Amino acid sequence: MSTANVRTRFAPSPTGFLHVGGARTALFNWLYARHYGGIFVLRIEDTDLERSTEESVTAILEGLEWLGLTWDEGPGCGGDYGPYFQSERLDIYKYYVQRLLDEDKAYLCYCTPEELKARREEALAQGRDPKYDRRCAQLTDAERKALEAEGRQPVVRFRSNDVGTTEVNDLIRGQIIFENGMLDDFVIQKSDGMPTYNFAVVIDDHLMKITHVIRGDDHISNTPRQIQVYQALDFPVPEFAHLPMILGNDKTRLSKRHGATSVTEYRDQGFLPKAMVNYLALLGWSYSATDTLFTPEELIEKFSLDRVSRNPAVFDMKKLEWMNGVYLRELDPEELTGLVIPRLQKEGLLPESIDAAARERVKKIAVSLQSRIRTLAEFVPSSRYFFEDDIEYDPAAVDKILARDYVPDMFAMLLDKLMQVEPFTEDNIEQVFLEVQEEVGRKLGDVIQPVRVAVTGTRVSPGMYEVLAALGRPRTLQRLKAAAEMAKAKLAGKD
RNA sequence: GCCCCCAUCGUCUAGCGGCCUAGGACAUCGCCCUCUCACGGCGAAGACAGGGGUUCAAAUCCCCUUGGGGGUACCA
Repeated sequence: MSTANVRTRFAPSPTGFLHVGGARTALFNWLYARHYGGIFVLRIEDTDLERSTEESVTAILEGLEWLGLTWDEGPGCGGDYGPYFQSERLDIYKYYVQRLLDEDKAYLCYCTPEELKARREEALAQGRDPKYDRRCAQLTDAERKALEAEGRQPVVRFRSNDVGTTEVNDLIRGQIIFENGMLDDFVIQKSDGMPTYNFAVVIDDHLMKITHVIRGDDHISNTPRQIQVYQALDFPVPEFAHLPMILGNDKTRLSKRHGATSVTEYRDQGFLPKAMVNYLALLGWSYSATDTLFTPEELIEKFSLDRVSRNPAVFDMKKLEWMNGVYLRELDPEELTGLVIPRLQKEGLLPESIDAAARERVKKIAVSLQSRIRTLAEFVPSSRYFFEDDIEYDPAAVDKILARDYVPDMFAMLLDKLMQVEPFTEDNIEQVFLEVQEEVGRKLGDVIQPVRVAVTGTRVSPGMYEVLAALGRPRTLQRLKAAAEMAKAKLAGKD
């Protein structure tokens, strides 16, 4: 098939949040459509009444929007081939089910789930194939009446072709051949009148003129069934491309116990959509031997299915974090500041409304911390001491670094000089430190580290002069005084 | 059970018969930078699952085994 009028789709079932696996599938479909100037359709597969929820629909749309995976047809934007919720397309499925029934390509089956289950287990126990035994395939009208009189609600089964083979020409894996004898007469319409996945997906993909079905490789085995439905209905068969699965670090299917699996969780943890998209793209796709960083625009330009790998990929949080750090460092100060402020406010570290001066101060702090965080969420704990007066001291740092005998005198000297320096800027602060270092005759680190513990409570922070400048004189002096007392008390205790 | 997919460093991968004493990235380790931590720079360690073929030549092609994953639902 040509790539002239490419139409791809993402068809999630709204039974939870947008999973990273789903997001990756959506991304590949989106990239493929965008690359060829085609159409990306979003369709909601909500035929499972039990598990589908509206909140899930909202969450999925939110997730896609956050990632920037805009759709051309679907919920919220309509399109010529709607409706885009399967639950609103029931008449359409009914019509085609009836057509198959009329053509004797499908039939009513009155077996109950319990009966089927029992027979399946029995077959398995006897070493036989657990496929449906077709006992309802040739029912007479009278038999049907009797069954219905028992109060049985029939399902509709597809009369599958059981001779020969069905071939799937997968764009990623090549030709896959299935023996038709392996297929059984699967259900296409449930007893509640809803279509099943394997049926609805064919009807919709055909009616929505989908040219390329790009989905997870857990659908490979479903493909021959779907192809048979295409054939029974005389629909042209689209192209298929099955993506490798995304696994957890134990190589099993990625799930909650592997950590965050919903994209909104990643958003909340402070990952950037560009980083997420870049990382997801590399899960199963690569461009060259050396390139790994791609903007969405570059991905669109470079994406192709023939560079999609066939092996399953383990989701590597560490690499995602690294990549997020890369994008975080690329943010301009204004942007970073805007991202960080709401998080500080949420933690109560910043008032709801802030003036330009406060914003400027946050910007300085943000820039100081920019190369030291990998997610936006990390910003809050690493910047706390800038916003809170009751700082927490790392006891080990206090013991090892603050409680040194030269510290009280040195702090007194520092206090004296810092009180006078004007203005209280990085350069001037540096001068003070150099003078003090000279006077105490120690290494710079010996004067700075105690100060660091005194003002931040920890032995890790951005450069000391910038921290003090951002902290401001009053707070610096106050913390130095408090720490000097602390050091004295500790030293006295030691004697 | 049966069917299908997959198999290169710990992880993501490059490799599409000779360019491979297998390249890159994350992670790890070391060194440098340095007031700490990051960032950055340099370097190290680290893989073709096993066995048969085919070929002058195989990580690359074929078969088997093993391992992993998926399907076998009135879930999608």
